[in-house]
Amino acid sequence: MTTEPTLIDKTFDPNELEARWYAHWEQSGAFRPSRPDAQPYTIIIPPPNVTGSLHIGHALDNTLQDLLIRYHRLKGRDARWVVGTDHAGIATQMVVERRLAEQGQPDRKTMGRARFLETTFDWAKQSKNTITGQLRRLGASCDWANEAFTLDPGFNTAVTKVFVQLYKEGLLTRNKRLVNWDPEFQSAISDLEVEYREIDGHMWHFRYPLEDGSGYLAVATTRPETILGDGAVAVNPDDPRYTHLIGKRCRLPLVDRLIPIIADSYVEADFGSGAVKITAAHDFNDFEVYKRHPDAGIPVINLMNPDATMAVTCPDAYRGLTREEARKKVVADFDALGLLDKIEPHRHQVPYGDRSGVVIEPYLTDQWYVDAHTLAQPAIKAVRSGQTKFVPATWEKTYFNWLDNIQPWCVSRQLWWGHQIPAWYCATKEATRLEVARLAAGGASNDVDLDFFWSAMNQSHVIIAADEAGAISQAAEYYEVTESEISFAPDPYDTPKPYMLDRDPDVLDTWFSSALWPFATLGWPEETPDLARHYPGDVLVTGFDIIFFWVARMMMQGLHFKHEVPFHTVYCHGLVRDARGQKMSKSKGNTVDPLTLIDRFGADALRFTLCAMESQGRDIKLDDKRIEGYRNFATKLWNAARFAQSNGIGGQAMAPPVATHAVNRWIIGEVAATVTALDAAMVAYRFDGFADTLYHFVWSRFCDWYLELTKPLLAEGADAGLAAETRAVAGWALDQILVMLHPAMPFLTEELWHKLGRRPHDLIVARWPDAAGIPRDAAAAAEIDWLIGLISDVRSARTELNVPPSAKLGYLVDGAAAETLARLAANAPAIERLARMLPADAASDGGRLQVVVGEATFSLPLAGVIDLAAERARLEKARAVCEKERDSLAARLNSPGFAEKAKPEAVEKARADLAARAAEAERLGLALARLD
RNA sequence: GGGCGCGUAGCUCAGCGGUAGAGCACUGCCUUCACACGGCAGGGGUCACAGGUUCAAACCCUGUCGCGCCCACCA
Repeated sequence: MTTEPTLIDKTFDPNELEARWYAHWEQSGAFRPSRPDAQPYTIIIPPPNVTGSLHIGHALDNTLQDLLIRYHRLKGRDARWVVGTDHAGIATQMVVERRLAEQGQPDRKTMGRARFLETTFDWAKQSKNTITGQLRRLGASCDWANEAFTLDPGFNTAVTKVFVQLYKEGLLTRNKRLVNWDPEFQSAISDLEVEYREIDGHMWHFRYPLEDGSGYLAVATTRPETILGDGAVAVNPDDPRYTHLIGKRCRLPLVDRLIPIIADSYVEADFGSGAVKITAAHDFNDFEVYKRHPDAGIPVINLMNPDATMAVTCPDAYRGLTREEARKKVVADFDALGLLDKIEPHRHQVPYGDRSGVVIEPYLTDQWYVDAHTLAQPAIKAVRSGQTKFVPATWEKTYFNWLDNIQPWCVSRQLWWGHQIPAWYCATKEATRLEVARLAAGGASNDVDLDFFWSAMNQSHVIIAADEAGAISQAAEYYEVTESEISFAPDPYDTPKPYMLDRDPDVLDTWFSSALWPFATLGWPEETPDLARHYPGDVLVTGFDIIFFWVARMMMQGLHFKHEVPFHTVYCHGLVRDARGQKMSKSKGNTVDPLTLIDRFGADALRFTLCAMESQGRDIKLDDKRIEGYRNFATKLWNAARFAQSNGIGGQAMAPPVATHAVNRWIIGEVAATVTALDAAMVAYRFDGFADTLYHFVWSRFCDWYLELTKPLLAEGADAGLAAETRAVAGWALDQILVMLHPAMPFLTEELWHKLGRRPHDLIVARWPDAAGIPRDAAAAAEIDWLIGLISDVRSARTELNVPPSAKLGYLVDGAAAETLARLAANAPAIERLARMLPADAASDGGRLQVVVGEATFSLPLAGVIDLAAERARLEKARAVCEKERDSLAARLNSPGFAEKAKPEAVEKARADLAARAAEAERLGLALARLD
């Protein structure tokens, strides 16, 4: 937009200009990669869940990504921020089901799968709009032209291909084993979705009668309801109390079943009663014990229905009860039989579903498992070898610890919202042959072995294919019939039938598809130019809480399918907490909507705050006061630009102007130092350092000193040449500020960029300054440092002696070197303005203020009465400070070993400092003497 | 039971081997021609504690105490 510069408004209204610039950038294609000759810079967004809206944690995550993207775009890289959203299986299905219930609509099962998916897609679309709107408000410069969604058809192609290939490679299998079952969702969930809560519960001790009637065996448990499924009692083989019972049997009360007493070292003799009931179908440990004792004849009895009510496998009296009711009844029934030994309070951990919040039930089911152990090995190696680095590096330990102990990954979910598993089941050939024979025999059943038939039916044949056509062709091949004889079952929940394919009704874990995000978003499995150019990406920015869920799995899948790591750096930021340090959560009601903060303070202020508070390895306690402070910072810059504009400053060339005056040469060098510091901060991912450097340069250096020091140079009647030079330098420096600040505060800076000059291009695509190309003048720096010191010291002295701020004082200087006299002359107007003092001819009576700066002593005679006592106190205090430093330096220099062992430059510096301090102390002493 | 992190000014946090820093808050002064969402000046810290290494420690090592988080099958 090459608009004519217009006057900068007196008030700064962030919201108006934010909307305007965002729309412009997006429409102008600034977010698209557009530099085919440049090195690409790629970030893939952690796709937000389409469960509603973004919270402040997303604002942090995306601010940091936008900072990196905008910075590298300015550095000339071909920046691409791949954006999109995640369908978030369980979470989204839960939200939609809840909404249906709230609105009194038919539930999911009544609606049927197709209509439910339609409804959920609608919700996802709505949520996506909310989310992408929020990202735009934040200023995220994403490549919207290629927005992805993990449930897109293209994504489904990738997911299916991965599934089929892993299956063919033997890395994905269907197994019957215990899973973490969520009775609320009636689905398996992964280990990572289980959270353990400390519960004040009970330990019940029950008596199991021994088979031979010789007594009882006391068994302790926290879960009495599972007694109904006990298959054995285990004791420690070395426990003298029980060794004589090993191999015998006891009678399980309530069920009246004889179960073996077995020995297993897993049992700890000194815990509970030393005897553990073994319920293989409802406890992970017990299942392991069961597997270790294949010859003990331990039954595996699944006690519950999918909703965790007691199933038909339980005695009549318990069927249909909830787990909780069954527990009470078991305890009561044992008590009635006189077999309840004791109840003791017991604090222990209970598994809960992190989404549903209900108690998880270990449950025996058939599920699909990925051989995570095999996939993990290259992922471990890639980080060990440094191909991918974590920042901060401490997270690598977390990553290794998890991958080193990784368990098979259960990827199937009994949900509807997600990628349906590309598996079809049909009756085995054996079963089919029998069925055909049975039909041929007129349907009579006595000709065939029905038991074998049913077991063969239950072990149905599995077909894995990319699509239905593939499934049909495989089935035809399997049965050795023509494809036309194969059909699909009308109801996927039916028992498998011959020649009839049942598609697995389950869907895949959301993270199964999220793991493919770095390449499936770029067109994979097609080898597209996008994929070639943007995989691997540069950096992944995410919260440490999803290292297991997501980062590790992207590493595994990326390495397996693309043979390359998906990104070279993983930047892990902390959690955003509230001002009191509490974790934000909807249930606590302390969540913050980023849009509210943007409305109040502006997106730039919010972004800058998050940037400034992001120090590595620490959570962020977000306080409104902090955002307010950075809003003020934005206003400060706005006003500085307004001042510049009113002085004819702005719109200069990108190369630093030639300058003669020290203050101009100084600020040019200060810009160079700032660029260097910012580059270093970015390389090190020190976002706090980046923000801090900008804040202090803009406010403390540029506004407080440079603009103030140059005011006399721009004043009416000043040297025209110097004024022109100063306008050029000020305009250039301000431009550099806009560029450097742009990644953190894109809206404000783009607005000022155009207000301050007629520009050939937008700021978003400007060039980041090259520190090496900017001259740094040490002499000018020394001079201005001296000048700032002088003005500061004089101001302090004046304030402490209560000299009215407006009073202009004359001064005499004593002991000044020629260089100092030259500096005084060269900077006289600035000194007069800022220190409010000017050279005087002779001291007047009535006392004087004395200020020691370096080798020179300034005397400011006061026309009126000076408080001699106050002045003495001030000088004495200054001298004391000076002497203390002097003595400490002397002590260091005199301490044994310092001169020999310390670095030579440290010794030299200490010597120089000592000399300066000693001289200053002496001068202060002289000044004190003069007071008398 | 393992692992990680944190304890620095009233608050939130930088600093991680050479004389204690920032922002906010606080105090005083200033309606000075960009800005009171401002300017100037200032007060405030035995850097959790105890040992050790070092010429030198907030910073490195060991231990203690206090917080927080993650992982783990004690029924």
